[in-house]
Amino acid sequence: MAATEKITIMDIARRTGLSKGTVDRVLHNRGEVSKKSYAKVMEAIQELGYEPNVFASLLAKGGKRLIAVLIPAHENGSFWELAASGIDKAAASVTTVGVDIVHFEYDQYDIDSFRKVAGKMLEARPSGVVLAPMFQGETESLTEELTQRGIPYCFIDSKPDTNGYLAYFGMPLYKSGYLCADQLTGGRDVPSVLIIRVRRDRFSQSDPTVNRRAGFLDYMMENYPECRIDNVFIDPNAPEETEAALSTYFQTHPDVHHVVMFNSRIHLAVPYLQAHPDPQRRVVGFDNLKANMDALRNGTVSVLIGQRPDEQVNLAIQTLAEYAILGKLPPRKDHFMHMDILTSYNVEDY
Amino acid sequence: MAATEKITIMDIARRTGLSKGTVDRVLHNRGEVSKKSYAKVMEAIQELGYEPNVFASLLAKGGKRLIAVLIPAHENGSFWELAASGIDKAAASVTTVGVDIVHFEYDQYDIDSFRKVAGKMLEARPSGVVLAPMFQGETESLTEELTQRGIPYCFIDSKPDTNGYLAYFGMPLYKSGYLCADQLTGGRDVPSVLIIRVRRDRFSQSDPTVNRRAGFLDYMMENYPECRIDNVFIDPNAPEETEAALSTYFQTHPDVHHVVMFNSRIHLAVPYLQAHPDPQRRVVGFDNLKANMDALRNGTVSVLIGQRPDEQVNLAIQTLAEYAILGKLPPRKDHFMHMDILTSYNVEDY
DNA sequence: ATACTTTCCGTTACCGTACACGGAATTCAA
DNA sequence: TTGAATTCCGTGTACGGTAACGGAAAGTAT
Repeated sequence: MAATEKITIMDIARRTGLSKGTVDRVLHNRGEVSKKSYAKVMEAIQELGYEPNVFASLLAKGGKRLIAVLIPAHENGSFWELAASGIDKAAASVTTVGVDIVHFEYDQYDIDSFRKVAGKMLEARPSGVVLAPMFQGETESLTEELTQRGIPYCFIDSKPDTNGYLAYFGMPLYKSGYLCADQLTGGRDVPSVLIIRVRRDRFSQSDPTVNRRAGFLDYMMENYPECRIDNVFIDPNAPEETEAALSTYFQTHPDVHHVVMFNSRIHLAVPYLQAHPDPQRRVVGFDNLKANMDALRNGTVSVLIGQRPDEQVNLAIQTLAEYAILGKLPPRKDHFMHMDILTSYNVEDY
Repeated sequence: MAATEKITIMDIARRTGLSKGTVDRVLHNRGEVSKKSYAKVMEAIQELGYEPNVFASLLAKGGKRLIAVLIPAHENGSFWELAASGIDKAAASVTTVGVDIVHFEYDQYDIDSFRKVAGKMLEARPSGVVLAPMFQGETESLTEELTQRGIPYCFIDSKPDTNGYLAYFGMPLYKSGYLCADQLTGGRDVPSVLIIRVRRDRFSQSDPTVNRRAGFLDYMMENYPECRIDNVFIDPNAPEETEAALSTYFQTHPDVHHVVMFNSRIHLAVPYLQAHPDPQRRVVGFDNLKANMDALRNGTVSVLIGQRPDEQVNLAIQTLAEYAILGKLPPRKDHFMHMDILTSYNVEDY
């Protein structure tokens, strides 16, 4: 095995009768080479099957590359905290190969903070950027800027309808609504379902939950068209109000045993649900936040659908690093991650 | 960021008034250094926080490292085929950093073939080995040999009660039986369950299914002690016999709607089950073999519990590579992988 | 033909580490 | 004290590639 002696830049220099300087110039096509020499070198590269020695290259180039991660600030116990945790994991494995990671955070409810932070990020002159698209327009102008500067970028979580990105890692949203419905109903007819929703402000943010809800409703429509579907809106910043809203609802609808929420905030409903147990109840939510997993353990939540946000950023970073260091393109652009079904019996090793 | 100029071997040479040769000697402690010099160098390394440049080191060392993977031969559509597929994935990412992978296969029912192949493997002088322990005694003597030669090794799938391995990647077996029971019953009382088992030959192989069965039975005992549990044995090499066995069983037990199998062969039961549908039936099996996933899609199997064998070997290889190249130890030895719950609604992106 | 550009290309000095080699310093025996 | 054996250490080169520098060859204008 590994019979073929590694052939070097010098080999093709000798083969073509040129010097390694010239060979290097065509390899990085930085001009100053005649067409004839260029062709000869290319041919020799082809025939000898030359592959550059990464180590030598990196050593000679010197310095460190930088990858920037631009995601919403992670308040404690939020979805983005999970994503942020993937940064450290990735950092550990790429720093040893000369890549540093900088983490930029912005307020996901403040478009100005996004602008500012994006600007700072650009100043750092990264060789790659990991992005979670929140504000449509701003994301677009940022990616344009990146393209101009020749900086590759990856999307995580969700992605806009553009095309210039290097790769995308996320969950198939519509399908996740389907899966969610199946887990909630257990494949059996269900008379009624309560959807708990969060009141959004008018920012035109990308909202993953609309696709999920669409998938969910389609599943219900197709399988249990008779099922009544109620909606209750809550305010994430007013726990008492949430409690009141749920209380009011369940007083008038004691017959509803199926509860679902399409964002990562099912934990907001847990205090009420736990205080008012219902043996027939089934609750499904999304994302493996600490609070959600605790609710899974204590039985308040039946199933959680997870998407490994940490893996998403980890993969995005790896992909960017490989591209920045080795120039290696990922096998495909879009990576739809597996949707993990979490129950109290398999949370522990998650 | 990244302010500190990278300090090199020369820096500590200057700092100590010694030469880089001496510094190098203490770094690789290959002797021929006086105690005094040794101490001085160590101190300087400490103070300056010297970290070797991996690229330069690898470049200077030259040559390729080799990682061997030693797992049972993968007949088409078998569990080990899944594992083998992880090899290519890993290979792609490590060859670029100068690591080659050799794949050794043996007949998992023939201990002699294991001996032979293990011998061949050693001859290849790998810098790391990925092992799936099948034959207890043989595994032990192999690992001893590896330890003597200073070759690190990782276990996947299952692991013996030894301690010299670098890392282990596998599923928590006992727990997976628990999870399996919960998915089978759906958390509701069930009057009776059929376990389909494969008759084993007398080889003292490590058998993951015994732990799974134990977990399963404990769950049933704890939750539904009244449940009757039947066993039917089949022969993987005689499909007609399997069909006959199931047919006989279900003729006398038409009331049994819950079927489970603890190894990856649930697909063996699929022909019968599919030919004799039962709307109330629930079937749970293990591992994402192509045939199993197809059964999931067509509704014959309700749930599959997956453990990503490809990821297991991939991670094992990565770990070994990092250790062999960078000398980096994994953060912990035992990696219990998440148990994936697969249904027809989330198979596609698996 | 001369001077002046361009276009090409070879030379050379690194990058940071590994390791062989040979020599200086020290120790030991006689 | 001298020679040999040890112990310790510095020098030099290789590893494969990058990129600045400067000069030769070819082309252009006068």
